[in-house]
Amino acid sequence: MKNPPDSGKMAAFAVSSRRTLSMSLPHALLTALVEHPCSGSELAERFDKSIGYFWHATHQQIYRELARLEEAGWIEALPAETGRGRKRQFRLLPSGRKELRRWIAEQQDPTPLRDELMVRLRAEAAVGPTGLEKEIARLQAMHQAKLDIYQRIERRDFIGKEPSRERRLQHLVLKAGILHEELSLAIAKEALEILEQQ
Amino acid sequence: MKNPPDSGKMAAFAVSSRRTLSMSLPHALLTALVEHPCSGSELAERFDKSIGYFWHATHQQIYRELARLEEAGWIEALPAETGRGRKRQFRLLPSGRKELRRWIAEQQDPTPLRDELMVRLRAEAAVGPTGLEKEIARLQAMHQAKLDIYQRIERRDFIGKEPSRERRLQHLVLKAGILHEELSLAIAKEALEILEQQ
DNA sequence: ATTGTTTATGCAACCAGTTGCATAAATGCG
DNA sequence: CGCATTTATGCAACTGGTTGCATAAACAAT
Repeated sequence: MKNPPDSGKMAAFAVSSRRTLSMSLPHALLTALVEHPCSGSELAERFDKSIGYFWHATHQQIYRELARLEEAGWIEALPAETGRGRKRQFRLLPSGRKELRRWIAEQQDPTPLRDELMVRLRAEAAVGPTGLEKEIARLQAMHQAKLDIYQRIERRDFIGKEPSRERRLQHLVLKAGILHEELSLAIAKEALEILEQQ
Repeated sequence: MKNPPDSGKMAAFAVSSRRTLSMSLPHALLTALVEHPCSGSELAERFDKSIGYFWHATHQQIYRELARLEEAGWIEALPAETGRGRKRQFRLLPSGRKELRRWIAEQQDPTPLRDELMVRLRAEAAVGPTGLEKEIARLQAMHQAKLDIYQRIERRDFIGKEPSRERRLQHLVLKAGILHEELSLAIAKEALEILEQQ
């Protein structure tokens, strides 16, 4: 060990220990807070709806990250309206909005895919058969359920509405979710055809 | 804190501290070792080719995991052929093969998606424009390059070959990779259309 | 042969994300 | 009222994955 651990790197952000390069969760939270102030639990809920199509987060991650965003001066807590178990609302500060704009066009390679089913299919090809069909049918049902939800949201929020730039972008993100689920369903269907034909 | 940390849980696997529930990397490695013995560096290479369409791993992860698999008695090191920097080959043991078969049909929910670009698009919708187009064009080129590689592999290994059960499953996994890249390209294309139309 | 590069292995430290649990306020019920 | 349940917040510990660096053997060039 020649250098002290992690030398360099955090000089610019000594206090908050913010990492320089992209990391989605904080920015996903900032995005959610653009529209209106929100508490941790409300954010957790919204994450299961809109941004959550493509970025999952548990309530633990959200609370921890909110604390960091507050420390960094990007959001602030509103005077505690005493709701369920002392609920704290947070609102986006101008510096947070600025940080979000900076981050958006930053360079960042796509996250490599992680699909366990594909690993299982290759393993099944090598040492099967093992009865993988039942599990695939279960996954198929889950994807179908998600697809149904997305399509209901699409009909409710996007079909027949005036297509502003903002709405078109939001719709695109939802369509990406829909197409992804449809792709998963198609793969599952073909996998079942191969496996059941023994 | 009522209990000592992590009580229970590892009773069944005291020595190896193996977790009970699914986790792809070890099984992806076992799958790769089914075909023939391999050293860490060879596995790292193969991961960038076949299984790697859907499960990425750095050489560090691979070496650490090989050590665990050896400790668990699922693989063994062959007598060190002294090649480049004392290369160690590993081969799958019968217990490893058994473990792999056990794991394949295990129940496991799909990994939630993580696509940073979708977060960026929603942020762009809220606080844009920010000049995201250039970055999307860069991603588009990366997806196209990957697609080209996959299609070359498809022509070389699958087109016009006799379709055994094993080959059909392997082909399906490759097709999933191809369709995924095509989907990413289509999304990027539509995003550019929206953004460039200001 | 010495020196620099490439291939192979690996340690140590770090960070993101997960899990299990704790606490506390509000609500609903008998 | 008292007691269980639900909603909201949060700590602590763990684990998978990443990063930076170290070491060592083989190879290449001069």
